[in-house]
Amino acid sequence: MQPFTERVVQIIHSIPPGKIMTYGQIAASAGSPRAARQVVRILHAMSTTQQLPWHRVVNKHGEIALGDPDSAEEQRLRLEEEGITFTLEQRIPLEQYRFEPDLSVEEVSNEE
DNA sequence: AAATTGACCATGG
DNA sequence: TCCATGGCCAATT
Repeated sequence: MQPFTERVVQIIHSIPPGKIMTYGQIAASAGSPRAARQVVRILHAMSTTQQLPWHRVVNKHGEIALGDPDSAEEQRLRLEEEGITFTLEQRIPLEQYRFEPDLSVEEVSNEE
C-alpha cells in the first residue's frame, strides 16, 4: 500500500475548483479518520509545491486554519477567485461547498 | 528508536 | 456559545 502521504496528496488533487474539503475528511478518505493532524503536517511539507491545491483545505468549521495571516489571506483570495463566498464571520458554508469523493481513489466495480 | 511536529478534533467547564 | 485541554496519528529528525 502506498504511504499515507501519497494518498493524501492524491485526494487533495482530486478536489475540484470551487469546492473544499476538511482536514478530517481528507484523513478519513485516506483511510485514517483520526489523522487530521497528519494531513496538516503534509501540507506544511508541500507548501512550497504550487501544483498542490492546498488552498482548498479548511478546518471543520469552514475556517481558514493557517497561522500566518499573510498566507491565510492568500488562501481566502484564491477561494474567492473560485467563486466561494465567505460568511460575515469569514467562514465557508460547508454544506454548500464541501466536496465528497465518490468512493476511493480506486473505484469499486460493485457496491450497494 | 525515542522525541518532535502540527494549518486538527472532540469534549468539558 | 466560546475557550482550554488532551488525545490523536504518521512522517520527520
